[in-house]
Amino acid sequence: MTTMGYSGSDPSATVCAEMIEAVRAAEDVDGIHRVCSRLCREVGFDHFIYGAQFPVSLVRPRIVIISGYPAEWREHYDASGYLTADPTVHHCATRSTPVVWRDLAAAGRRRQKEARFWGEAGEYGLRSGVSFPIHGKSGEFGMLSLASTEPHFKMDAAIRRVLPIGQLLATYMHEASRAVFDQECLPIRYDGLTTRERECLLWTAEGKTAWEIGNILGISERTVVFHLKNVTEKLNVTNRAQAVARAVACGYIQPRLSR
Amino acid sequence: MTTMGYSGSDPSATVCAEMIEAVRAAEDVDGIHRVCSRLCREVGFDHFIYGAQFPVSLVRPRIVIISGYPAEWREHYDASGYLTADPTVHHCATRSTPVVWRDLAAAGRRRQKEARFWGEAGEYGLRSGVSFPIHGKSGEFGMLSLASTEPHFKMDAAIRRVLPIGQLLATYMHEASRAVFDQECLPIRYDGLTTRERECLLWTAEGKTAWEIGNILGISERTVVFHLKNVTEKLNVTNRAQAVARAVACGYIQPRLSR
DNA sequence: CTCGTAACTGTCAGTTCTTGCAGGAGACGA
DNA sequence: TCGTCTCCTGCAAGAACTGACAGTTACGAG
Repeated sequence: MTTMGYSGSDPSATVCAEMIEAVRAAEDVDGIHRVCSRLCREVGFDHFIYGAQFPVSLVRPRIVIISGYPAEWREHYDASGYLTADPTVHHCATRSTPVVWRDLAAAGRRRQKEARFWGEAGEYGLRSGVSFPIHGKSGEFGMLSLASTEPHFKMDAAIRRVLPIGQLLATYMHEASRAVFDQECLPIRYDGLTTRERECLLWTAEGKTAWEIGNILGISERTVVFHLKNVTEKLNVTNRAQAVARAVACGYIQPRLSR
Repeated sequence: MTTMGYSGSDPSATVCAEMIEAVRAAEDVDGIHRVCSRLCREVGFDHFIYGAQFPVSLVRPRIVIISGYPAEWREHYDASGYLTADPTVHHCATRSTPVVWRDLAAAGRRRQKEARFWGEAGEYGLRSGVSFPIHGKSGEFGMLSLASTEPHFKMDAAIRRVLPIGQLLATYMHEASRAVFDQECLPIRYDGLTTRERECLLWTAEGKTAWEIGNILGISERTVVFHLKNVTEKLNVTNRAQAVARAVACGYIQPRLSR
């Protein structure tokens, strides 16, 4: 096989490039919605939905939904508390690979709530589809789903074809929605910690006491306390546990592969 | 445009399906290496490298490297401390979208260390390429890079073509390496926390004291302490800060979209 | 009905954290 | 040279956490 095996007219490459440009250019939620809506049609699906949660607060994370799903289904979904039963959400929350609904439906046939979930989804016009997970560096989590009113066996080829481009597009959608989102809550994303502060915080996250950290870093316990006090002020939190939670969730401390 | 715009002989779809099967079937690091090596050749690149870090410990994360890079370059890379200067690592650590090296090289032309980095990479046979980031739910972070000895302008088309399949494959590689990795340190990934324990931990991560959490949950301060004590034992950590760090890093507390 | 588990509550002693106060040394840019 | 920033240090009081002992209640599985 040669490098040129792919060359010539590969239609998906063109569509792909166009879509990426479109998503990149989108400046607000509506823009993303339009692009995704178009993609959905062009690759032969009927509905799409993109959802993401940003761990601004661990107890009340910020949720973003860009929906091309039937409104009635979404209402029913929420009312039935399907978020915790939906196997596509479970898959996407725990893995990084896309998942074809057919595979999940087959595996979950025996669980009652799950079986009912698939049955009712079908009644609302969601009979087959595929979901793409996206995880971000700050622990934010999103997923893009494409659905069809056609049954599984009719969509097989379309789903296989959409796998690569779908996953790629999901990453761009995620970045786009993050950019839009970041405009709203930038202050929380700034750390501005000094090296020493980050070191102290890191060892705190490892369960060390101030005294122990002092020994490790060769400074006095008092100085460690001083640095950690500055950390809690900079991150605008009330104690070390919350500082650690925020720093880990936002990726401030995760030994620096980045600059 | 119709759904069938893609149908017929789309060579990348076939390659894609084959590769995914191969990665899925890979049972160890060598297996992943073989598959990736083959992909690399088939899509017209000369070198590949996959790296991932698993936040088992925040201070000393576990690093996994599956390398198809020239050994000399890797040695020089480590010796020069390029991990912190490498703009591809920086991009992948902070974003979810793939990045074409040409774009980064253009942006970083003015920074000294970065300019030297690109120059030396070229001398070792890495003149153009593309990198795909993968983030996982537990904060683990990986990246797959494909590189060529050819200059940017000659690889343009190949890079554009490999974008979708590369990103998809990166997710499967990540899952595969995670599966291999999980075999080694499964105990740390098990939480087994009860609902109440997770609730208490969650509020702790929000900076609440035991007394406050007791008020929030309508139970006594003593009971909260009791639950948190159980949490530190189950997670095998020494205090609440470390429990929070581990729970956030491993995704135990991030209000449950999952079951 | 027994067993295991989750959830809940109490007291007490010792350790650690949090927050005030006050101050010094060195690096760096305006 | 001055101001700012980072890093460092001491003391002290009160709040919060940790660990150990000793229980009760509720519920489902076997």
